[in-house]
Amino acid sequence: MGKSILSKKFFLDKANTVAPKLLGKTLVRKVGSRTLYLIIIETEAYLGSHDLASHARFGKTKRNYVMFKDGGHWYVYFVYGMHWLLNIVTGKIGSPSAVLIRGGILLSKNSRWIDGPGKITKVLKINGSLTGRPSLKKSGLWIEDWGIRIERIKKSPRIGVGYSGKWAKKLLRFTVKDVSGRLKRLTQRT
DNA sequence: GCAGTGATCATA
DNA sequence: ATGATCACTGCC
Repeated sequence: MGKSILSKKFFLDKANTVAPKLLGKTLVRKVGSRTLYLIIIETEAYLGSHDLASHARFGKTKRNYVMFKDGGHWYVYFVYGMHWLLNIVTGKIGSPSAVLIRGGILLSKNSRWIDGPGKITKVLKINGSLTGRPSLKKSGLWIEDWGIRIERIKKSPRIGVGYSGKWAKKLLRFTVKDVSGRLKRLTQRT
């Protein structure tokens, strides 16, 4: 079973298709001489300008212009005066959609569960300098497929979008069931 | 439960 | 220029 980098094609689909497919994929972050690995276990899809929970609802702005690019670019933005949030743009050029990466398992000799999008960027040392860059090795941040199979995926409403009316209720948050079991196995592997 | 923190967007 | 809001976190 090889470890292949996800190609641009993977991200050209709709955000609600890409988001569950990202579960079990590995986010790879190279910073200096260190390489960090995070198995993605929680994502959310943001669909387009009609999605009233999405930044795309404002049309194209200085912040969100990256969402209008074709799939496979990073969209990183700053919220609440403190936190960077990491998204991967999805879809064809001009369709402003993206997937927010919200949770994962950080691999180390004591692998741990990182639950929350602001914590992910903190541990992986990600900030706005990556926004607009492609998901490729040369960017220092990319996604690989290690052949990890996710059998059971839970769908639930997205977090923190209560202002968006009916869009707050849509099941666009995707999580891996039995995360603690996976964590245990990954920890024992070392 | 809610304070912290500052960019962003709407309004003007 | 101003003010409300925010795809959050950590501590009460």
